[in-house]
Amino acid sequence: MGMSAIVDLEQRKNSCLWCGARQNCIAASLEAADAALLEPVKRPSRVVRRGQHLFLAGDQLPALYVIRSGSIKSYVITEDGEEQIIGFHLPGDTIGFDALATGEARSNAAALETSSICTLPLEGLWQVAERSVTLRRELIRGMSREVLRLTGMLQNERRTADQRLAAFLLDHADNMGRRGYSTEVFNLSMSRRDIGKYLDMATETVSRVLTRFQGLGLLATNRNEIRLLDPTGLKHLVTEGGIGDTSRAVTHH
Amino acid sequence: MGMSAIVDLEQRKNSCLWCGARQNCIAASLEAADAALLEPVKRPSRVVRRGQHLFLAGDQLPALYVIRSGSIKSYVITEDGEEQIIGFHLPGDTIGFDALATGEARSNAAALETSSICTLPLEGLWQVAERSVTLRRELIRGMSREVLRLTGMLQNERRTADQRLAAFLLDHADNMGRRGYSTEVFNLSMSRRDIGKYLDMATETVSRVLTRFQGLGLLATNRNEIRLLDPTGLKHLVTEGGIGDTSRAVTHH
DNA sequence: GCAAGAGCTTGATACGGGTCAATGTCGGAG
DNA sequence: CTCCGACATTGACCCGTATCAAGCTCTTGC
Repeated sequence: MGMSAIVDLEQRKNSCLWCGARQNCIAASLEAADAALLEPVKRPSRVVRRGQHLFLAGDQLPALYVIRSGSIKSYVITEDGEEQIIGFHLPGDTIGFDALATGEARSNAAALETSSICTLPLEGLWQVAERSVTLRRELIRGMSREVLRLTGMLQNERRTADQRLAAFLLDHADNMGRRGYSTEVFNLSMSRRDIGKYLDMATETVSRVLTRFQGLGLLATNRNEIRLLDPTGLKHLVTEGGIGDTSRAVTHH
Repeated sequence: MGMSAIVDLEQRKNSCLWCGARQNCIAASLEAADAALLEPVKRPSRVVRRGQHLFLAGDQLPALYVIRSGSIKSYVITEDGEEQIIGFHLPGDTIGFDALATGEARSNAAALETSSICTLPLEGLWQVAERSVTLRRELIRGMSREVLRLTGMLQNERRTADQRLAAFLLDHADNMGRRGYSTEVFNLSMSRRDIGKYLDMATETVSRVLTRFQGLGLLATNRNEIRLLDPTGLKHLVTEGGIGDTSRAVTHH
């Protein structure tokens, strides 16, 4: 195993064929011929370390980005200087859709852990899209899914802190499941603070709710590892708004 | 003025040329040739009365809809049966983007007042899109703008009731301005309850805040008519989070 | 013109969760 | 190993806004 092994490694690092996120990626739904068209367009994948930015709000975005491995948070800074997390993105997810209208990114994207990112330059993307019906469809569907995701996020407004966190954990479990991981035990790559900035609650509240859930036997935490012990209970909590109220049967005040 | 006058009226009712929403419509940015392609695709405009629905969540949506006149609210019903308004749409706005991914509407759309709606059947739309670069671009931009709009809505989460309402009024004024109306005096086609369901606050709170704003000389209300007396003050309130604090000058803690 | 109802305003009270503060815990640098 | 800094947990307190409860005011149908 001399030269050829090295070439193989290089190929593995960049080819869609060896990509761990293959099943979820925008390229996955393309027919082989169309995927081949895309191959020369896409740039070698790029590594971003925890805390580093993929792009910043205001950047001219010349590309869409697909996560190959790792996880990314996208966020904006509100007028009052607060960080507002718009979404957590996992392997296969595409980011940069919000820049398509104007060419300028409105959000920031930072890695939550060391991540590998594919770059799809817009220019080439448009060219391929001219020829590929499936790519056009995939782009449209990707954006439409983004609209659905954001619409779903809006529903959090009506929810209590308990419901938000339960819904978040279930959603995350679901995402892990669709990527072939366990839906019961997983690691959160984001901090409590990030979860708070995402769900619009104070870090302290995230912590308190997790503690309470643990006390109710709904889950077990160990640092960033979460083990869902009673997903049904969590689901019930999201839709009904409360458990059998084991802990606080006392009307305080 | 015999027959020809009647034909003219029919044409006015349906042709893009006479549409009051021409400046903002998706078709407006198309080159003449492309717009002509779209003409045979689009169906005669349709009238929806206050309270009537354009479509319901779960419907198979065979089209995008463009508002010709009037106003529409789109909303979802949350798990707990509450109405959650996703957006208010004015002439020129396109709705139905969230159905593009699956073909099924996820939201409901109801008229806030008698409205005239253009229907763009998807089948024909895709066909024209095959041939028109500008239409493809306009569709992408429309969706991207929708993503931006939703992202903006998410920022309301962090705000107080005062800030939300002030931002809402300024945004509405801006929308009216871009359609050639006054930015200072306008009628709200939606009820206080609808505003509440949109901004996630109780009807009573909407009312109270409006009353307070009036007391501060920021605006004047008369039924559904709003007159913005101090837009700068409102803007300041949104970004800074408070007026010169006439009422509650106490620094707490 | 009057009655009925829908929508709006105003007041009193309760409570969810934010903020401030203190302590605990883990991982990495030296 | 030990110290340090970042992150997490726990507690006390209080503010903003929901909720409940009247009363008010238009609009609409008859």
